[in-house]
Amino acid sequence: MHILIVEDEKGIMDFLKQGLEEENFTISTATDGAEGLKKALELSVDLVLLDWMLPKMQGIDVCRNIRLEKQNLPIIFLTAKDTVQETIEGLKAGANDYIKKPFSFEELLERIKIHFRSKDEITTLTLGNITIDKSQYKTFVDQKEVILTQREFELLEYLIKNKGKVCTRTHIIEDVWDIHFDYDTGVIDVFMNSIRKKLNLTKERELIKTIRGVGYIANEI
Amino acid sequence: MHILIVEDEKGIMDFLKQGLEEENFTISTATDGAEGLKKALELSVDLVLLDWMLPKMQGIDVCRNIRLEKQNLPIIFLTAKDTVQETIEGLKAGANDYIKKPFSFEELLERIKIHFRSKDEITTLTLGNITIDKSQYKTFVDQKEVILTQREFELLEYLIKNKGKVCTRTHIIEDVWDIHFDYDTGVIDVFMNSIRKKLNLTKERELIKTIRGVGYIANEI
DNA sequence: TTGCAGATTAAGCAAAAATTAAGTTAGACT
DNA sequence: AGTCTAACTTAATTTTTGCTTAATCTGCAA
Repeated sequence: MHILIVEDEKGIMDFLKQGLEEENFTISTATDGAEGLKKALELSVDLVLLDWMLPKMQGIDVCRNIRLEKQNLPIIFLTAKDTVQETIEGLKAGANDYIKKPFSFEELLERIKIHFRSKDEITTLTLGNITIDKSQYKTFVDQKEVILTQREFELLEYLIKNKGKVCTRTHIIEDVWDIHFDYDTGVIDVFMNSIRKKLNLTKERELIKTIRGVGYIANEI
Repeated sequence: MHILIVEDEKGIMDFLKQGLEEENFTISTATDGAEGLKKALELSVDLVLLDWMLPKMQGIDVCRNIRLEKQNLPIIFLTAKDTVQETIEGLKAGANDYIKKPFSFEELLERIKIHFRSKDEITTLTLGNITIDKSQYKTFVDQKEVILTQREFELLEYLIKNKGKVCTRTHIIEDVWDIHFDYDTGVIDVFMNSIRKKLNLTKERELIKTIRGVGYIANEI
């Protein structure tokens, strides 16, 4: 995971950089607002730690500009001042979190982890009474294990990850089968069929719905 | 969006409930930990505001238990104490955010919005009490789902996108059916009919008007 | 009142999806 | 290596869905 630190005080920068590197994050740095913005947009950064007071461009403006381009990049403000008004301003500008100096490194670390939590660390996903465990490649219906093959598992995982969103056939073939050209056999149907059978999904318990002409969608009932 | 507030002090509860209802959130409440946990798991909640000190079960245990079942449900702690250690504990237990009492309502609101930011928006369109969600291919009338076929959905989407503008038959056939030559069967009429029926559009609730000799227009009343 | 545009309805039909079975491949075991 | 088995893919068949057509009905306007 790649973190960009934008901070002009060398002491704090070194402290952060060293601490986070020890936690196995990849670190990039910038010491003024303009440079920070540039790097945030150009590098493939996963999270930004952003000082409030910066040379060249205020932190809040950097934040706003990042948001214009990257809507999902988490931004955490580091601020010396602690006025409520500033906090609110920062959040409105698109920051995801806010931490007051002096802060404990441990707290910062936890807050950083929050933003990565959803990404990949969670190994179990659920859909209704179905639970899948990525780390063990196991599937359960009402706590009872059901044996799925690898493809079946991957397809189910994909649907659950995108719970509530329609998965088009094209996307499924691309993301689950990794086929990047026009492709149409009945593979998806066949797997969908066997998943439904194994998981006991009937017309009444329709956790996976077919969207005719489009694809499929997983949904709690 | 549905928020569950778990808080035992009546004053704070009322303050939160009222304030958030004014912002058009749907609110459920619980006054002790056990009840809070139960509701968090049973109701279709989108976010939890969780007090730290609670009767029956401490907030942090409620948090841990929610996390076991629902990995993606955002939890914000409300806490009177402000020790760093507690904050860290809360975050480790799976909370997504942490706000210290007394807090400004505005800050709380911003923090809540952060968690909804990525979610919906953009994909939903509305016309009166009708809402359509493109990402789910779903249609709601007064929050209750109505099943439309794909063509019906596309036609409705087209009308809502052009809300307030007249859609001529020619344009509809071109843009929705993708037919680029002179064409006249009753297809549009047939679909308009079934849409109106499914959405309960009567002469009185005429969200979609017929412009005789021209086409149709969608309009809030 | 008559004619025309639109609304309504029902039926035929074609496309999509579900299902089943058979063929193919890859990995495990002897 | 050869055989066996499990998993994946393809293909063929059946079922379902919903789009379209066409025929009829309704109501407004000349």
